[in-house]
Amino acid sequence: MISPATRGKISDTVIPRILHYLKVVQQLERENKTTISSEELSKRANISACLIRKDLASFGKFGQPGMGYDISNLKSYLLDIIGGREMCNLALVGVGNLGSALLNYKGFEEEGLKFVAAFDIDEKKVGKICGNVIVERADNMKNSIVGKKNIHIGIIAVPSESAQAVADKFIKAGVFSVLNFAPTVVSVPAEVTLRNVDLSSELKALRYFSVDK
Amino acid sequence: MISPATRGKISDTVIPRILHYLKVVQQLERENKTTISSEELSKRANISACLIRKDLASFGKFGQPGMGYDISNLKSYLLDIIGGREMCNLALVGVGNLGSALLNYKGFEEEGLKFVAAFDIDEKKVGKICGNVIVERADNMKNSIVGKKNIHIGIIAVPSESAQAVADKFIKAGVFSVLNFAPTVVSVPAEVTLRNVDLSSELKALRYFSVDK
DNA sequence: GCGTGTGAAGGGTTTCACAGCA
DNA sequence: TGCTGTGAAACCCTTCACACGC
Repeated sequence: MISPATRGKISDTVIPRILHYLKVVQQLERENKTTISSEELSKRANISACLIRKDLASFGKFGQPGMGYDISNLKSYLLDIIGGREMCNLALVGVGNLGSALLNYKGFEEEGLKFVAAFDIDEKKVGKICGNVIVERADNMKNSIVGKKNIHIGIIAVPSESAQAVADKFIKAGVFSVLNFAPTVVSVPAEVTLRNVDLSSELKALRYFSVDK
Repeated sequence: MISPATRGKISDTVIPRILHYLKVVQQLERENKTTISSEELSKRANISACLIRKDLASFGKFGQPGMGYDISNLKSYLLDIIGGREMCNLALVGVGNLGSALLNYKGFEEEGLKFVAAFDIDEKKVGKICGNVIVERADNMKNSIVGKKNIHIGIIAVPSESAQAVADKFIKAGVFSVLNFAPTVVSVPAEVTLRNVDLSSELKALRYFSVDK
């Protein structure tokens, strides 16, 4: 069992690996495998077997020496570790190309991620149904969020110019976890958790690392 | 001047910071600032001043003691470092919600990122214009890519089930840099550079880190 | 024997503290 | 005085090697 004290304590380098293991384990489950050794997992995940054992052992001993890890147990433990069982309510601002792609993506719900609100300043978009939500006026963000919704994460999918303003609005509305898709640097106070997904930067990094390979 | 020997040698931890600095510097330029100290940059970028100086000094000395860094020079150096001046041709497979959002996004071109081909298996989508390209049959990927296009990066925007097959096709067509948006683990040989952008995982990591803050 | 869990070693990254220069 | 550039120290993360349990 994962102690509650462990929650929130895992470092920023480990969490992505845990999520990566989880994806591999879900694939293995679909292939009806029941156990896997760290060596095999290593090949699948492209992470050294040693590191996998270290990562997993740091949460307790759930491998069987001589046998490996029980896949269904492993999945369960990984879900405990990253808190993957609770529903997570999302609010999105900016129903443009990217915004509506996110709202319409069918894969989130089964991962426990659910859009419960969407906002835009464009009157033509207000009132339209996107995925499971009705687009609301961006003016109304604070009231809508504070009034009736229990939002865990706010998503910024507006152009760079408006990104900071949207972040500020989220914070005023009590949303302290923000995912920013705008290719700009957004500042938030220390108590707010901000992550950036910048697709241009991702492509540039990829280009950099593939030079001369 | 950045020596060509430097290219491709910078570690995976530094490149994202370089790209982050670049974004800040572009913002500073728009604000018509001319110089900035590492201390000020630190506040903007949320990275320690010390680390910023280390990062920048590792490429040469282009700060003025007592003054700080010249913003226009800094931008120029950063572009040299990450190779940001060359055009980068992109091919995308999977013209779904996310795929068409990417094809229609206007911000890539000014960053030197350009879509030159898009593919889908859906006959209804083939022939349609998306952004600047005409959607082609996915069957035709190899011929189209090998025959006429100089593709630097291949983008996977198909459902999980098809992601591995698309990656294999890219590699067969000679595209050795791949960005995968499917929430699944894709295997590629060592000579191929693969990066993953998994939006579900990003949201889950955000949720994890915002627990109890 | 096979494969996990783990102390110790190794490598890399960040911070500290200050010399040196405008 | 102000701020960069840099050796040294501190820190963290990964790998090694092997003891222990199935």
